[in-house]
Amino acid sequence: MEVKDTLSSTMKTVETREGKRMNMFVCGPTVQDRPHMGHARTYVFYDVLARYLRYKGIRLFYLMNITDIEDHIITKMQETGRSWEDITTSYSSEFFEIMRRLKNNSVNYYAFATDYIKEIIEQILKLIEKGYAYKISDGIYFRVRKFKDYGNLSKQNLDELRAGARVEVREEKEDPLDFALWKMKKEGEPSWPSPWGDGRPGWHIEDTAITESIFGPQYDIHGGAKDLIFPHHESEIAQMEAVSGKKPIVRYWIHTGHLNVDDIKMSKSLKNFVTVEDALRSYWPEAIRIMMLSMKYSAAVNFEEKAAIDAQGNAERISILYHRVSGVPEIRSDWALEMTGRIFAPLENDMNTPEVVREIISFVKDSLARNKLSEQEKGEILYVLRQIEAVFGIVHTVPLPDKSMDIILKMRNESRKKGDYDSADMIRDTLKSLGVHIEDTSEGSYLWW
RNA sequence: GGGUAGGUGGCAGAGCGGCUAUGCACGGGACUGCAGAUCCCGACUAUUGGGGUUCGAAUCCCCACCUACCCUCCA
Repeated sequence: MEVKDTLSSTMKTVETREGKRMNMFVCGPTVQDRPHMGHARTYVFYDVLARYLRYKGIRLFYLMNITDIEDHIITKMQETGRSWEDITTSYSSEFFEIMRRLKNNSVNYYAFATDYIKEIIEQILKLIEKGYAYKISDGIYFRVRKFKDYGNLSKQNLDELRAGARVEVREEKEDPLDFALWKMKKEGEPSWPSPWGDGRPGWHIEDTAITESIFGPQYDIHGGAKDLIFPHHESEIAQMEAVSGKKPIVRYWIHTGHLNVDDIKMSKSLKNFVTVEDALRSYWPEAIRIMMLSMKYSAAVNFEEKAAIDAQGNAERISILYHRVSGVPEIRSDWALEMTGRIFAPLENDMNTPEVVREIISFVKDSLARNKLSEQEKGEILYVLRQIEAVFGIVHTVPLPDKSMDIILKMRNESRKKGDYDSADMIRDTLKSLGVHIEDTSEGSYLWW
């Protein structure tokens, strides 16, 4: 399997470490607001990546951080008057709930930044000791110029960065590029004790403290959206490699593109912020996953209602097939294995999920077109669908809410036999309003939902 | 201004020098009590523009234009 690595700008073959193990870290959210569709895009992608690596037999540990202390959270406190605990608890709970509803279930461990204050302080102490960090009145800063690889990931030239910098320069800093490792407490801000006084960690140091304490100084895959390349991931490289003296910190850097809405960047000020919860009111989680996976992960893409409607249609078709074949034992035949292999093959080429979605839709349509499925055929199709579900999570398999539906279905078919179509249609319409669809075929009537 | 990716039919997206995928959406028909699912047919007759290399280019080279993202808020 090959992936596009941001640092080298080349395709790299994914190789596991001993014991087929891999460690993956993906930047999680700052819990200061509600999850939106951009988050959904990123986290659905990494979820599928994790599922696929495991499907291939790799023993993957998937770690995600939760930034629960950061400037934005403090701004939110000031704007709303809510406490730090209140804000971070409620938004992190909401994030986990959204992840669950989107079927993003592959994360092994969520690490909260504030649970790693001790490790953060230890890293800063090492950086000071090695001459990579210095103290000024409002905090501890990283000496960027001392780390000569700074800029390699984002392909930025430091001198041009400086020319384009539009932040106000703090005179005390040795260089405008230097970034904060520790920020001294200001009135009303949450803080933790440190050797330099009460304060809070800078944004970048959280992640390296977490990954070092869980993975060690080097690990395999680091993911996140493209906007994090600079300065966030750049700074992570500098911090960790400066602390440990070992490089590279990460073997494969993978970055996802942004999601725009109706050609405009999603932003709160433009009010085109689509929350995941809103989307889930209109579309199945499986549909949202299909929509996200229909686009190349690395490209910037546009979210349009039409794409969501298409995806919902495909999700429903998959569900129809699933409900037609479920109920028989799955059969892992040569045909089923070959079909599964063909469907997943494009993932080997830098996670080409759009190809896979097309393959899946073709498979589903072909299967639906085959009338009179034998038990054997149903079992084989079921096997393939289960593999698709394992990796993509796009098969709507929630259990039927009420077993009495079967009786209602029988009653309706009695009505149809008698030619009482008004009653039959009334039953169908009523069930539909409950989210349960009836599909009459020459083989009999099926339900799907 | 600097950097990184790109520009293929309505949308998504293959093609990696010659045989112009594919999926969805769209139009017509079949089947069905109707709907859905499915099938058949059709239309889209696409490769940002301009040069060049070549017997031959969406595919290679040059120029221009355009788009997205980054240049210390951001998944």
